[in-house]
Amino acid sequence: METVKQPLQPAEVEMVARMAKALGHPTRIEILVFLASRDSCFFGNIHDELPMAKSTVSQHLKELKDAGLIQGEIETPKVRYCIHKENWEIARKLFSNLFDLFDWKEMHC
Amino acid sequence: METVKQPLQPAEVEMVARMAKALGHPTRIEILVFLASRDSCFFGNIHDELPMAKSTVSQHLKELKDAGLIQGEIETPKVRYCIHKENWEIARKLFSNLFDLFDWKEMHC
DNA sequence: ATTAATGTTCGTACATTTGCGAACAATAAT
DNA sequence: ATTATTGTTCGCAAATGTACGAACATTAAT
Repeated sequence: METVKQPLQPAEVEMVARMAKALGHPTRIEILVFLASRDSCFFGNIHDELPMAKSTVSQHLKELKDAGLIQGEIETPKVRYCIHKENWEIARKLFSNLFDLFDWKEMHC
Repeated sequence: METVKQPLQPAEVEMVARMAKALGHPTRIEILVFLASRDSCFFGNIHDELPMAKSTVSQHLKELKDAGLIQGEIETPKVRYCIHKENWEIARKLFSNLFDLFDWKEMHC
């Protein structure tokens, strides 16, 4: 079976850019690394790890959530944050396709 | 041989965020897709594809270049742009590590 | 010396992002 | 009812990003 290089479709371009933008801040990468390192991740745990105001942490979490990369659920009075597994896999594939774009390309500079 | 999950090092966190940020705009993704689709990519070719002023295109190219993802070389009077293969592979690995972070993780929400 | 071709840089305007503390909301405990 | 706990939202300020046209730089051609 042949592998055909698929260019990213317009909707995929938008989505990968959207997700990349959400990943485009060190604090948000830190949050993801931290989420991956723990079983239980309440907001407070995340906030404790980061040298910034809770309102700022909350905003970064909101950006990750709006991009679909994480999810949060209320466990009154706390909020538990987790990776959004399904969208994370979608993101993995989108970025994989992106990085494969140049695999069979000869260079001219 | 065992595979040990390596958390991203601080310098890697910065770098992946830096690169993600550069990828975080649809136009810049379009530029990369276009670069991948052609053998020869002069500035003019890229500009012709995009519905925006050349100064804007030039800025987007500068962002990609500053992030190390592409390179440009002058072929007077034109400028040829290409992927930066070496850094592109570095980026691929950084993002791959990022997306692998949650591979062995059970969900709690 | 002028003119043409190709891009970059500059100056400006507007929008978005980042960060903070204060105020607020929701629930639980007293 | 009050108070305590946990996060979110609001309002603000500063910084950064996006886009444009004009001006500029470089080289080639006339």
